[in-house]
Amino acid sequence: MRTEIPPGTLYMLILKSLALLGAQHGYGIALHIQQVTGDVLQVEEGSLYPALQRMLLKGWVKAEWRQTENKRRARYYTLTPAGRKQLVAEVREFERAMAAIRRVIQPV
Amino acid sequence: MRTEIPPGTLYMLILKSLALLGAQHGYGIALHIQQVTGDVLQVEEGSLYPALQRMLLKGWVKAEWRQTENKRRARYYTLTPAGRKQLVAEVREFERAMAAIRRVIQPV
DNA sequence: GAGCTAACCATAGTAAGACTATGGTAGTCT
DNA sequence: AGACTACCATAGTCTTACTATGGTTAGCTC
Repeated sequence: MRTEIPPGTLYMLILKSLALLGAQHGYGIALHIQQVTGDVLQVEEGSLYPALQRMLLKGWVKAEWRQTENKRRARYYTLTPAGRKQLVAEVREFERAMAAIRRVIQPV
Repeated sequence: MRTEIPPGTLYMLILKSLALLGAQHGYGIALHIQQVTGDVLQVEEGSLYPALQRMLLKGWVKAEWRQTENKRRARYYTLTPAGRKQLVAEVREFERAMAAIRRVIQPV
């Protein structure tokens, strides 16, 4: 049983994946998220590629067409400095929000 | 500096508030969330009331017009059994998703 | 070489949800 | 009278994650 990506967290997941993996193509990012979470989170292609486009526009990543090891053409994404800053900000905001939510739902 | 309600968590916050407070009106729910989180989370009225309407339709809560202590008219919401089940399910799904996300963003 | 699968990319269209903006009623206090 | 607080509600906007769809190409099997 898998879980949909919680709205508002996709950018953070992608940014963190790129921070870890370095230059990586969309498919690789999706695989990484799926594997790390043990198939709990699965990013659909229809979510991922539009998100990457938006991130390009925002200047958080840059892209470059290259060959994969399998000789396929793929678009490799890399974090920009703005993307790194965004990642830090998103994680901080996320932790802050989660701590607050926990204060509400913690009382059994 | 306040944080917007993370999308997808509002139902859970409302359900939990009602579980704690018993019958309560919208304004009281909003106040409770704001106070418990130390003003980190603030539910806007334009989010809260539509959410309550949807929850009525889903059968998670029932509503009743009553007088407040201040002699104002207010709509008091109460959890239904379906609402209690929904709360449990939402909390479980939330924890599951958060654990997965943490697995992605944890690696420093 | 035909057909299949996996590895890749992309867009259009839909639905959901949280917001801003707006507007209303009715007590209480000055 | 006016202002403020306590309450409710809706319309409209924006963002985002999804489904559905469609495409290309490498490598494998038959």
